[in-house]
Amino acid sequence: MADDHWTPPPVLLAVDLVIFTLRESALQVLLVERGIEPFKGAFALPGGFLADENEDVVAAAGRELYEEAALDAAELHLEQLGAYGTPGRDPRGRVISVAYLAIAPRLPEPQAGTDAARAVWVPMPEILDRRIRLAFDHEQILKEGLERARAKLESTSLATAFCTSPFTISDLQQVYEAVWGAELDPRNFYRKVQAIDGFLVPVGEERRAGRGRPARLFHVGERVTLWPPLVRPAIAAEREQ
Amino acid sequence: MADDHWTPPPVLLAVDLVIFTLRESALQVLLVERGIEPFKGAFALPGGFLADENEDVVAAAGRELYEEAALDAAELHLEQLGAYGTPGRDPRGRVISVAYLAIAPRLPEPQAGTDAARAVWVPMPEILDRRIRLAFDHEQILKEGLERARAKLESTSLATAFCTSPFTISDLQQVYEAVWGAELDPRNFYRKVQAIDGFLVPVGEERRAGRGRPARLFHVGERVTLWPPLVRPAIAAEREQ
DNA sequence: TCAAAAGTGTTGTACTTACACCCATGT
DNA sequence: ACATGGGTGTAAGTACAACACTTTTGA
Repeated sequence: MADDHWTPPPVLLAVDLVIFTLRESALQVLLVERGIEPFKGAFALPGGFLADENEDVVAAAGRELYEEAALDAAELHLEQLGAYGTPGRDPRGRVISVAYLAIAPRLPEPQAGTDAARAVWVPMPEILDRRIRLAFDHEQILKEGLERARAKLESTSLATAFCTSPFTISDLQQVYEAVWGAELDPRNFYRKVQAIDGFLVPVGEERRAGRGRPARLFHVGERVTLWPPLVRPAIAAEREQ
Repeated sequence: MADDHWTPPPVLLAVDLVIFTLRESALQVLLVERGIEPFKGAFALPGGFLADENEDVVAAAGRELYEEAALDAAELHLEQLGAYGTPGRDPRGRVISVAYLAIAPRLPEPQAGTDAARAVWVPMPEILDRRIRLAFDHEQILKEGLERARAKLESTSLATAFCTSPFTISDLQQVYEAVWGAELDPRNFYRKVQAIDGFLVPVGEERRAGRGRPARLFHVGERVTLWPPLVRPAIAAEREQ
Protein backbone atom coordinates (compact mmCIF):
# COMPACT_ATOMS: atom_id res chain seq x y z
CA MET A 1 0.00 0.00 0.00
CA ALA A 2 2.91 2.29 0.66
CA ASP A 3 4.46 1.42 -2.69
CA ASP A 4 3.87 4.36 -5.00
CA HIS A 5 4.63 2.25 -8.02
CA TRP A 6 1.97 -0.36 -7.43
CA THR A 7 -0.77 -0.39 -10.01
CA PRO A 8 -4.01 -2.32 -9.80
CA PRO A 9 -4.33 -5.44 -11.98
CA PRO A 10 -6.30 -4.87 -15.18
CA VAL A 11 -9.33 -7.05 -15.83
CA LEU A 12 -11.62 -7.60 -18.79
CA LEU A 13 -15.13 -6.30 -18.63
CA ALA A 14 -18.04 -8.06 -20.26
CA VAL A 15 -21.77 -7.63 -20.27
CA ASP A 16 -24.28 -10.48 -20.21
CA LEU A 17 -27.95 -10.15 -21.02
CA VAL A 18 -30.95 -11.92 -19.59
CA ILE A 19 -33.59 -11.12 -22.20
CA PHE A 20 -37.09 -12.28 -21.42
CA THR A 21 -40.16 -12.31 -23.58
CA LEU A 22 -43.51 -14.05 -23.69
CA ARG A 23 -44.11 -16.57 -26.47
CA GLU A 24 -46.95 -19.07 -26.62
CA SER A 25 -47.99 -18.06 -23.12
CA ALA A 26 -44.61 -19.09 -21.76
CA LEU A 27 -41.74 -17.06 -20.39
CA GLN A 28 -38.80 -17.47 -22.75
CA VAL A 29 -35.22 -16.34 -22.57
CA LEU A 30 -32.87 -15.60 -25.45
CA LEU A 31 -29.80 -17.86 -25.56
CA VAL A 32 -27.01 -18.27 -28.07
CA GLU A 33 -25.29 -21.49 -28.94
CA ARG A 34 -21.58 -21.00 -28.48
CA GLY A 35 -19.55 -21.51 -31.64
CA ILE A 36 -16.15 -21.40 -29.97
CA GLU A 37 -14.40 -22.71 -26.90
CA PRO A 38 -14.82 -22.57 -24.00
CA PHE A 39 -18.21 -24.25 -23.66
CA LYS A 40 -18.45 -24.71 -27.44
CA GLY A 41 -21.87 -26.06 -28.34
CA ALA A 42 -23.41 -25.13 -25.01
CA PHE A 43 -25.96 -22.37 -24.61
CA ALA A 44 -25.02 -19.04 -23.10
CA LEU A 45 -26.56 -15.68 -22.39
CA PRO A 46 -25.97 -13.12 -25.15
CA GLY A 47 -23.16 -10.78 -24.27
CA GLY A 48 -19.68 -9.66 -25.04
CA PHE A 49 -16.76 -7.52 -24.08
CA LEU A 50 -16.58 -3.78 -23.82
CA ALA A 51 -15.89 -2.48 -27.33
CA ASP A 52 -13.40 0.17 -26.32
CA GLU A 53 -12.09 2.18 -23.39
CA ASN A 54 -14.76 4.81 -23.71
CA GLU A 55 -17.87 2.71 -24.05
CA ASP A 56 -20.31 3.02 -21.18
CA VAL A 57 -21.27 -0.31 -19.63
CA VAL A 58 -24.97 0.13 -20.22
CA ALA A 59 -24.19 1.21 -23.79
CA ALA A 60 -22.31 -2.04 -24.29
CA ALA A 61 -25.40 -3.88 -23.09
CA GLY A 62 -27.49 -1.95 -25.62
CA ARG A 63 -25.01 -2.71 -28.39
CA GLU A 64 -25.01 -6.44 -27.65
CA LEU A 65 -28.79 -6.33 -27.53
CA TYR A 66 -28.73 -5.10 -31.09
CA GLU A 67 -25.89 -7.28 -32.36
CA GLU A 68 -27.00 -10.54 -30.80
CA ALA A 69 -30.73 -10.16 -30.73
CA ALA A 70 -31.53 -7.41 -33.25
CA LEU A 71 -33.41 -5.57 -30.52
CA ASP A 72 -33.42 -1.82 -29.94
CA ALA A 73 -32.43 -0.87 -26.41
CA ALA A 74 -34.37 2.38 -26.63
CA GLU A 75 -37.63 0.49 -26.86
CA LEU A 76 -36.94 -2.04 -24.14
CA HIS A 77 -36.81 -2.19 -20.42
CA LEU A 78 -33.14 -2.56 -19.46
CA GLU A 79 -31.79 -2.65 -15.93
CA GLN A 80 -28.64 -3.84 -14.26
CA LEU A 81 -28.67 -7.05 -12.26
CA GLY A 82 -25.18 -6.88 -10.79
CA ALA A 83 -21.56 -7.82 -11.34
CA TYR A 84 -20.22 -11.36 -11.49
CA GLY A 85 -16.51 -11.54 -10.98
CA THR A 86 -15.42 -14.73 -9.28
CA PRO A 87 -11.92 -15.71 -10.45
CA GLY A 88 -12.14 -18.73 -12.70
CA ARG A 89 -15.67 -18.09 -13.92
CA ASP A 90 -14.20 -17.63 -17.39
CA PRO A 91 -11.31 -19.99 -18.23
CA ARG A 92 -9.87 -17.41 -20.66
CA GLY A 93 -8.81 -14.99 -17.97
CA ARG A 94 -10.02 -12.58 -15.37
CA VAL A 95 -13.37 -11.46 -16.69
CA ILE A 96 -15.84 -9.37 -14.73
CA SER A 97 -19.30 -9.52 -16.16
CA VAL A 98 -22.00 -6.94 -15.57
CA ALA A 99 -25.36 -8.59 -16.09
CA TYR A 100 -28.46 -6.80 -17.36
CA LEU A 101 -32.09 -7.74 -17.40
CA ALA A 102 -34.03 -6.86 -20.55
CA ILE A 103 -37.74 -7.32 -21.16
CA ALA A 104 -39.02 -7.44 -24.71
CA PRO A 105 -42.59 -7.57 -25.97
CA ARG A 106 -43.32 -10.34 -28.45
CA LEU A 107 -42.04 -8.94 -31.72
CA PRO A 108 -42.50 -10.03 -35.35
CA GLU A 109 -39.79 -12.72 -35.34
CA PRO A 110 -36.58 -10.73 -35.53
CA GLN A 111 -33.80 -13.22 -35.79
CA ALA A 112 -33.67 -14.95 -39.15
CA GLY A 113 -30.84 -14.26 -41.53
CA THR A 114 -29.32 -11.54 -39.37
CA ASP A 115 -26.25 -11.39 -37.18
CA ALA A 116 -28.54 -12.67 -34.49
CA ALA A 117 -29.12 -15.92 -36.32
CA ARG A 118 -27.53 -18.04 -33.63
CA ALA A 119 -29.94 -16.72 -31.02
CA VAL A 120 -32.90 -18.85 -29.99
CA TRP A 121 -35.79 -18.33 -27.61
CA VAL A 122 -35.85 -21.05 -24.98
CA PRO A 123 -38.82 -21.59 -22.65
CA MET A 124 -37.85 -21.15 -19.00
CA PRO A 125 -39.52 -24.40 -17.93
CA GLU A 126 -36.99 -26.32 -20.04
CA ILE A 127 -34.15 -24.64 -18.21
CA LEU A 128 -35.67 -24.97 -14.77
CA ASP A 129 -36.15 -28.66 -15.45
CA ARG A 130 -32.42 -28.80 -16.14
CA ARG A 131 -32.94 -30.02 -19.66
CA ILE A 132 -30.56 -27.32 -20.82
CA ARG A 133 -27.14 -26.67 -19.38
CA LEU A 134 -25.70 -23.19 -19.55
CA ALA A 135 -22.11 -22.05 -20.02
CA PHE A 136 -20.05 -20.22 -17.40
CA ASP A 137 -22.07 -19.08 -14.38
CA HIS A 138 -24.96 -18.13 -16.62
CA GLU A 139 -27.43 -20.37 -14.84
CA GLN A 140 -26.95 -18.37 -11.67
CA ILE A 141 -27.24 -15.06 -13.51
CA LEU A 142 -30.41 -16.28 -15.21
CA LYS A 143 -31.91 -17.35 -11.90
CA GLU A 144 -31.19 -13.99 -10.36
CA GLY A 145 -32.70 -12.31 -13.41
CA LEU A 146 -35.83 -14.41 -13.07
CA GLU A 147 -36.13 -13.61 -9.39
CA ARG A 148 -35.66 -9.91 -10.11
CA ALA A 149 -38.39 -9.99 -12.75
CA ARG A 150 -40.73 -11.89 -10.43
CA ALA A 151 -40.17 -9.42 -7.62
CA LYS A 152 -40.57 -6.33 -9.78
CA LEU A 153 -43.85 -7.60 -11.19
CA GLU A 154 -45.22 -7.29 -7.68
CA SER A 155 -44.34 -3.70 -7.05
CA THR A 156 -43.78 -2.02 -10.41
CA SER A 157 -45.43 -1.80 -13.80
CA LEU A 158 -42.68 -3.96 -15.32
CA ALA A 159 -45.21 -6.51 -16.61
CA THR A 160 -46.36 -4.02 -19.24
CA ALA A 161 -42.89 -4.20 -20.82
CA PHE A 162 -43.89 -7.66 -22.05
CA CYS A 163 -46.93 -6.25 -23.86
CA THR A 164 -47.34 -4.15 -26.97
CA SER A 165 -49.81 -1.33 -26.47
CA PRO A 166 -52.72 -1.50 -26.45
CA PHE A 167 -53.28 -4.67 -24.47
CA THR A 168 -56.08 -6.33 -22.56
CA ILE A 169 -56.15 -7.21 -18.91
CA SER A 170 -55.95 -10.86 -19.71
CA ASP A 171 -52.85 -10.21 -21.82
CA LEU A 172 -51.37 -8.74 -18.67
CA GLN A 173 -52.55 -11.65 -16.60
CA GLN A 174 -50.78 -14.04 -18.93
CA VAL A 175 -47.54 -12.19 -18.23
CA TYR A 176 -48.01 -12.53 -14.49
CA GLU A 177 -48.89 -16.18 -14.75
CA ALA A 178 -45.95 -17.01 -17.01
CA VAL A 179 -43.36 -15.13 -14.97
CA TRP A 180 -44.61 -16.22 -11.58
CA GLY A 181 -45.45 -19.72 -12.71
CA ALA A 182 -48.77 -19.53 -10.91
CA GLU A 183 -52.42 -19.37 -11.83
CA LEU A 184 -54.40 -16.31 -10.90
CA ASP A 185 -58.12 -15.77 -10.56
CA PRO A 186 -59.04 -13.66 -13.62
CA ARG A 187 -61.89 -11.91 -11.81
CA ASN A 188 -59.83 -10.78 -8.85
CA PHE A 189 -56.89 -9.92 -11.09
CA TYR A 190 -59.15 -7.82 -13.28
CA ARG A 191 -60.29 -5.65 -10.41
CA LYS A 192 -56.97 -5.50 -8.63
CA VAL A 193 -55.02 -4.02 -11.53
CA GLN A 194 -57.79 -1.58 -12.35
CA ALA A 195 -57.95 -0.41 -8.75
CA ILE A 196 -54.33 0.75 -8.85
CA ASP A 197 -54.82 4.15 -10.27
CA GLY A 198 -52.46 5.47 -12.86
CA PHE A 199 -51.41 1.92 -13.76
CA LEU A 200 -53.72 1.27 -16.69
CA VAL A 201 -55.48 3.87 -18.81
CA PRO A 202 -58.41 2.72 -20.93
CA VAL A 203 -58.14 3.33 -24.66
CA GLY A 204 -61.88 3.22 -25.09
CA GLU A 205 -61.76 0.48 -27.67
CA GLU A 206 -62.21 -3.25 -27.51
CA ARG A 207 -60.56 -6.27 -29.01
CA ARG A 208 -62.48 -9.24 -30.32
CA ALA A 209 -60.55 -12.50 -30.19
CA GLY A 210 -62.76 -15.15 -31.68
CA ARG A 211 -65.24 -16.42 -29.17
CA GLY A 212 -66.18 -14.63 -25.98
CA ARG A 213 -67.03 -11.11 -25.00
CA PRO A 214 -64.67 -8.45 -26.41
CA ALA A 215 -62.08 -7.13 -23.97
CA ARG A 216 -61.34 -3.49 -23.23
CA LEU A 217 -57.97 -2.19 -24.34
CA PHE A 218 -55.50 -0.28 -22.19
CA HIS A 219 -52.26 1.65 -22.38
CA VAL A 220 -49.71 1.86 -19.58
CA GLY A 221 -50.26 4.78 -17.23
CA GLU A 222 -47.76 7.07 -15.60
CA ARG A 223 -47.42 5.08 -12.44
CA VAL A 224 -44.30 2.98 -12.06
CA THR A 225 -44.63 1.74 -8.47
CA LEU A 226 -47.71 -0.30 -7.72
CA TRP A 227 -49.63 0.22 -4.53
CA PRO A 228 -50.86 -1.98 -3.08
CA PRO A 229 -48.42 -4.51 -4.56
CA LEU A 230 -49.72 -7.51 -6.45
CA VAL A 231 -48.44 -10.28 -4.21
CA ARG A 232 -47.54 -13.53 -5.93
CA PRO A 233 -49.33 -16.55 -4.50
CA ALA A 234 -46.20 -18.69 -4.77
CA ILE A 235 -44.97 -16.87 -1.71
CA ALA A 236 -47.79 -18.44 0.23
CA ALA A 237 -45.82 -21.68 0.38
CA GLU A 238 -42.82 -19.88 1.84
CA ARG A 239 -44.90 -18.13 4.46
CA GLU A 240 -44.81 -21.10 6.80
CA GLN A 241 -41.28 -21.70 8.06
CA MET B 1 -15.82 -8.83 -34.56
CA ALA B 2 -14.28 -10.83 -37.36
CA ASP B 3 -10.80 -9.64 -36.39
CA ASP B 4 -9.13 -12.51 -34.58
CA HIS B 5 -6.49 -10.21 -33.17
CA TRP B 6 -8.84 -7.81 -31.46
CA THR B 7 -8.62 -7.90 -27.68
CA PRO B 8 -11.01 -6.23 -25.28
CA PRO B 9 -9.79 -3.09 -23.52
CA PRO B 10 -8.58 -3.70 -19.97
CA VAL B 11 -10.22 -1.73 -17.17
CA LEU B 12 -9.44 -1.25 -13.50
CA LEU B 13 -11.72 -2.83 -10.96
CA ALA B 14 -12.48 -1.21 -7.63
CA VAL B 15 -14.85 -1.94 -4.77
CA ASP B 16 -16.72 0.70 -2.80
CA LEU B 17 -18.44 0.13 0.50
CA VAL B 18 -21.59 1.60 1.94
CA ILE B 19 -21.21 0.69 5.62
CA PHE B 20 -24.15 1.55 7.83
CA THR B 21 -24.47 1.40 11.58
CA LEU B 22 -26.65 2.89 14.27
CA ARG B 23 -25.12 5.46 16.60
CA GLU B 24 -27.01 7.73 18.96
CA SER B 25 -30.27 6.52 17.46
CA ALA B 26 -29.23 7.76 14.02
CA LEU B 27 -28.28 5.89 10.89
CA GLN B 28 -24.64 6.63 10.17
CA VAL B 29 -22.37 5.78 7.28
CA LEU B 30 -18.62 5.33 7.31
CA LEU B 31 -16.76 7.82 5.12
CA VAL B 32 -13.08 8.54 4.63
CA GLU B 33 -11.58 11.92 3.99
CA ARG B 34 -9.50 11.68 0.84
CA GLY B 35 -5.82 12.48 1.36
CA ILE B 36 -4.90 12.55 -2.31
CA GLU B 37 -6.22 13.87 -5.58
CA PRO B 38 -8.69 13.58 -7.15
CA PHE B 39 -11.25 15.02 -4.73
CA LYS B 40 -8.57 15.59 -2.08
CA GLY B 41 -10.19 16.73 1.15
CA ALA B 42 -13.64 15.56 0.13
CA PHE B 43 -15.37 12.58 1.72
CA ALA B 44 -15.65 9.29 -0.09
CA LEU B 45 -16.93 5.80 0.52
CA PRO B 46 -14.25 3.41 1.77
CA GLY B 47 -12.93 1.25 -1.04
CA GLY B 48 -10.01 0.44 -3.24
CA PHE B 49 -8.71 -1.52 -6.16
CA LEU B 50 -8.51 -5.24 -6.57
CA ALA B 51 -5.27 -6.36 -4.87
CA ASP B 52 -4.25 -8.85 -7.54
CA GLU B 53 -5.49 -10.86 -10.50
CA ASN B 54 -6.75 -13.68 -8.33
CA GLU B 55 -8.65 -11.80 -5.68
CA ASP B 56 -12.39 -12.40 -5.68
CA VAL B 57 -14.44 -9.21 -5.83
CA VAL B 58 -16.32 -9.91 -2.62
CA ALA B 59 -13.01 -10.79 -0.96
CA ALA B 60 -11.69 -7.38 -1.98
CA ALA B 61 -14.73 -5.85 -0.31
CA GLY B 62 -13.98 -7.84 2.85
CA ARG B 63 -10.35 -6.78 2.77
CA GLU B 64 -11.22 -3.10 2.40
CA LEU B 65 -13.70 -3.49 5.20
CA TYR B 66 -10.85 -4.58 7.40
CA GLU B 67 -8.23 -2.14 6.14
CA GLU B 68 -10.37 0.95 6.09
CA ALA B 69 -12.81 0.29 8.87
CA ALA B 70 -11.17 -2.41 11.03
CA LEU B 71 -14.32 -4.50 10.65
CA ASP B 72 -14.46 -8.26 10.15
CA ALA B 73 -16.45 -9.26 7.08
CA ALA B 74 -17.27 -12.64 8.62
CA GLU B 75 -19.33 -10.99 11.32
CA LEU B 76 -21.17 -8.53 9.13
CA HIS B 77 -23.96 -8.50 6.62
CA LEU B 78 -22.36 -7.90 3.22
CA GLU B 79 -24.21 -7.84 -0.09
CA GLN B 80 -23.55 -6.46 -3.55
CA LEU B 81 -25.35 -3.33 -4.71
CA GLY B 82 -24.20 -3.28 -8.31
CA ALA B 83 -21.54 -2.05 -10.69
CA TYR B 84 -20.85 1.58 -11.50
CA GLY B 85 -18.85 2.03 -14.64
CA THR B 86 -19.69 5.24 -16.47
CA PRO B 87 -16.63 6.53 -18.34
CA GLY B 88 -15.29 9.61 -16.61
CA ARG B 89 -16.59 8.73 -13.17
CA ASP B 90 -12.96 8.51 -12.05
CA PRO B 91 -10.66 11.09 -13.63
CA ARG B 92 -7.68 8.74 -13.25
CA GLY B 93 -8.87 6.34 -15.91
CA ARG B 94 -11.43 3.72 -16.73
CA VAL B 95 -12.48 2.39 -13.37
CA ILE B 96 -15.40 0.05 -12.82
CA SER B 97 -16.53 -0.01 -9.25
CA VAL B 98 -18.53 -2.80 -7.67
CA ALA B 99 -20.42 -1.40 -4.70
CA TYR B 100 -21.29 -3.37 -1.58
CA LEU B 101 -23.68 -2.71 1.25
CA ALA B 102 -22.43 -3.64 4.74
CA ILE B 103 -24.39 -3.45 7.98
CA ALA B 104 -22.50 -3.29 11.25
CA PRO B 105 -23.83 -3.39 14.79
CA ARG B 106 -22.62 -0.60 17.01
CA LEU B 107 -19.20 -1.79 18.11
CA PRO B 108 -16.81 -0.60 20.85
CA GLU B 109 -15.29 2.29 18.87
CA PRO B 110 -12.93 0.55 16.48
CA GLN B 111 -11.13 3.23 14.64
CA ALA B 112 -8.59 5.09 16.74
CA GLY B 113 -4.89 4.75 16.07
CA THR B 114 -5.39 2.09 13.42
CA ASP B 115 -5.11 2.11 9.65
CA ALA B 116 -8.73 3.11 9.73
CA ALA B 117 -7.93 6.37 11.48
CA ARG B 118 -9.16 8.50 8.61
CA ALA B 119 -12.58 6.89 8.71
CA VAL B 120 -15.43 8.73 10.38
CA TRP B 121 -19.05 7.90 11.03
CA VAL B 122 -21.31 10.50 9.48
CA PRO B 123 -25.05 10.72 10.28
CA MET B 124 -27.17 10.23 7.17
CA PRO B 125 -29.32 13.30 7.85
CA GLU B 126 -26.23 15.47 7.36
CA ILE B 127 -25.68 13.96 3.95
CA LEU B 128 -29.32 14.06 2.91
CA ASP B 129 -29.40 17.74 3.84
CA ARG B 130 -26.50 18.20 1.41
CA ARG B 131 -24.23 19.50 4.12
CA ILE B 132 -21.59 17.02 2.98
CA ARG B 133 -20.45 16.59 -0.58
CA LEU B 134 -19.13 13.24 -1.69
CA ALA B 135 -16.38 12.40 -4.17
CA PHE B 136 -16.92 10.62 -7.50
CA ASP B 137 -20.43 9.25 -7.96
CA HIS B 138 -20.52 8.15 -4.34
CA GLU B 139 -23.63 10.12 -3.52
CA GLN B 140 -25.59 8.05 -5.99
CA ILE B 141 -24.11 4.80 -4.70
CA LEU B 142 -24.94 5.82 -1.15
CA LYS B 143 -28.52 6.66 -2.09
CA GLU B 144 -28.97 3.31 -3.74
CA GLY B 145 -27.48 1.63 -0.68
CA LEU B 146 -29.91 3.45 1.56
CA GLU B 147 -32.86 2.50 -0.59
CA ARG B 148 -31.72 -1.12 -0.61
CA ALA B 149 -31.45 -1.16 3.17
CA ARG B 150 -34.88 0.46 3.53
CA ALA B 151 -36.47 -2.04 1.21
CA LYS B 152 -34.83 -5.08 2.80
CA LEU B 153 -35.96 -4.02 6.26
CA GLU B 154 -39.49 -4.56 5.04
CA SER B 155 -39.12 -8.10 3.84
CA THR B 156 -36.06 -9.60 5.53
CA SER B 157 -34.51 -9.81 8.95
CA LEU B 158 -31.75 -7.40 7.90
CA ALA B 159 -32.58 -5.01 10.75
CA THR B 160 -31.10 -7.46 13.22
CA ALA B 161 -27.69 -6.97 11.58
CA PHE B 162 -27.67 -3.55 13.26
CA CYS B 163 -28.10 -5.12 16.71
CA THR B 164 -25.80 -7.13 18.94
CA SER B 165 -27.54 -10.15 20.42
CA PRO B 166 -29.42 -10.20 22.63
CA PHE B 167 -31.54 -7.17 21.91
CA THR B 168 -34.92 -5.81 22.90
CA ILE B 169 -37.83 -5.09 20.63
CA SER B 170 -37.39 -1.38 21.13
CA ASP B 171 -33.73 -1.73 20.06
CA LEU B 172 -35.09 -3.19 16.86
CA GLN B 173 -37.66 -0.46 16.55
CA GLN B 174 -34.94 2.16 16.77
CA VAL B 175 -33.27 0.53 13.77
CA TYR B 176 -36.45 0.69 11.74
CA GLU B 177 -37.11 4.27 12.72
CA ALA B 178 -33.58 5.42 11.94
CA VAL B 179 -33.33 3.66 8.58
CA TRP B 180 -36.81 4.54 7.41
CA GLY B 181 -36.75 8.00 8.91
CA ALA B 182 -40.24 7.47 10.27
CA GLU B 183 -41.85 7.06 13.67
CA LEU B 184 -43.59 3.82 14.50
CA ASP B 185 -46.17 2.99 17.14
CA PRO B 186 -44.23 0.93 19.71
CA ARG B 187 -47.27 -1.12 20.70
CA ASN B 188 -48.17 -2.21 17.20
CA PHE B 189 -44.52 -2.73 16.31
CA TYR B 190 -44.09 -4.92 19.36
CA ARG B 191 -46.84 -7.28 18.31
CA LYS B 192 -46.11 -7.22 14.61
CA VAL B 193 -42.53 -8.43 14.93
CA GLN B 194 -43.47 -11.07 17.48
CA ALA B 195 -46.24 -12.36 15.24
CA ILE B 196 -43.75 -13.24 12.50
CA ASP B 197 -42.71 -16.62 13.68
CA GLY B 198 -39.13 -17.64 13.47
CA PHE B 199 -38.05 -14.00 13.36
CA LEU B 200 -37.31 -13.41 17.04
CA VAL B 201 -36.59 -16.05 19.65
CA PRO B 202 -36.92 -15.06 23.30
CA VAL B 203 -33.84 -15.51 25.44
CA GLY B 204 -35.89 -15.68 28.61
CA GLU B 205 -34.03 -12.86 30.28
CA GLU B 206 -34.73 -9.19 30.65
CA ARG B 207 -32.78 -6.00 30.44
CA ARG B 208 -33.21 -3.14 32.88
CA ALA B 209 -32.37 0.23 31.42
CA GLY B 210 -32.85 2.75 34.17
CA ARG B 211 -36.44 3.71 34.53
CA GLY B 212 -39.34 1.74 33.17
CA ARG B 213 -40.35 -1.88 33.06
CA PRO B 214 -37.54 -4.29 32.06
CA ALA B 215 -37.70 -5.46 28.45
CA ARG B 216 -37.52 -9.05 27.24
CA LEU B 217 -34.42 -10.01 25.32
CA PHE B 218 -34.34 -11.80 21.98
CA HIS B 219 -31.98 -13.46 19.55
CA VAL B 220 -32.51 -13.59 15.80
CA GLY B 221 -34.42 -16.63 14.63
CA GLU B 222 -33.90 -18.77 11.56
CA ARG B 223 -36.28 -16.87 9.36
CA VAL B 224 -34.75 -14.53 6.80
CA THR B 225 -37.80 -13.48 4.81
CA LEU B 226 -40.50 -11.72 6.75
CA TRP B 227 -44.13 -12.52 6.20
CA PRO B 228 -46.22 -10.49 6.28
CA PRO B 229 -43.73 -7.73 5.44
CA LEU B 230 -43.31 -4.75 7.72
CA VAL B 231 -44.43 -1.98 5.42
CA ARG B 232 -42.79 1.39 5.95
CA PRO B 233 -45.24 4.20 6.54
CA ALA B 234 -43.15 6.58 4.44
CA ILE B 235 -44.56 4.85 1.42
CA ALA B 236 -47.98 6.16 2.36
CA ALA B 237 -47.08 9.51 0.81
CA GLU B 238 -46.13 7.82 -2.45
CA ARG B 239 -49.33 5.83 -2.58
CA GLU B 240 -51.28 8.69 -4.08
CA GLN B 241 -49.99 9.45 -7.54
C1' DT C 1 -78.69 -22.04 -27.70
C1' DC C 2 -74.45 -23.10 -26.02
C1' DA C 3 -69.57 -22.45 -24.82
C1' DA C 4 -66.23 -19.18 -23.81
C1' DA C 5 -64.27 -15.13 -22.32
C1' DA C 6 -65.25 -10.49 -19.99
C1' DG C 7 -66.85 -8.21 -16.29
C1' DT C 8 -69.74 -7.39 -11.50
C1' DG C 9 -71.45 -8.50 -6.66
C1' DT C 10 -70.96 -10.39 -2.27
C1' DT C 11 -69.27 -12.63 1.78
C1' DG C 12 -66.19 -14.25 5.28
C1' DT C 13 -61.61 -13.73 6.93
C1' DA C 14 -57.29 -11.55 7.83
C1' DC C 15 -54.53 -7.78 8.73
C1' DT C 16 -53.79 -3.04 10.23
C1' DT C 17 -54.31 1.32 12.71
C1' DA C 18 -55.39 3.95 16.55
C1' DC C 19 -55.74 4.26 21.09
C1' DA C 20 -57.39 2.86 25.92
C1' DC C 21 -55.43 0.46 29.32
C1' DC C 22 -52.52 -2.35 32.61
C1' DC C 23 -47.61 -3.73 34.36
C1' DA C 24 -43.02 -3.23 36.42
C1' DT C 25 -39.39 -0.57 37.45
C1' DG C 26 -36.17 3.67 39.16
C1' DT C 27 -36.34 7.92 41.48
C1' DA D 1 -46.39 8.58 44.10
C1' DC D 2 -45.35 9.25 39.71
C1' DA D 3 -42.95 9.33 35.45
C1' DT D 4 -41.19 6.13 32.11
C1' DG D 5 -40.93 2.61 29.14
C1' DG D 6 -42.88 -2.43 28.44
C1' DG D 7 -46.68 -4.99 27.22
C1' DT D 8 -52.07 -6.32 26.31
C1' DG D 9 -56.95 -5.62 24.67
C1' DT D 10 -60.06 -4.16 21.40
C1' DA D 11 -62.89 -1.88 17.82
C1' DA D 12 -63.15 0.41 13.18
C1' DG D 13 -61.49 0.29 8.74
C1' DT D 14 -59.32 -1.88 4.79
C1' DA D 15 -57.75 -5.53 1.68
C1' DC D 16 -58.29 -9.95 -0.11
C1' DA D 17 -59.58 -14.88 -1.68
C1' DA D 18 -63.30 -17.49 -3.16
C1' DC D 19 -66.96 -18.05 -5.84
C1' DA D 20 -71.90 -17.06 -7.55
C1' DC D 21 -73.51 -14.51 -11.09
C1' DT D 22 -74.45 -11.48 -15.38
C1' DT D 23 -72.93 -9.77 -20.03
C1' DT D 24 -71.40 -10.16 -24.74
C1' DT D 25 -69.62 -12.36 -28.25
C1' DG D 26 -68.71 -16.47 -32.10
C1' DA D 27 -70.20 -20.75 -33.72
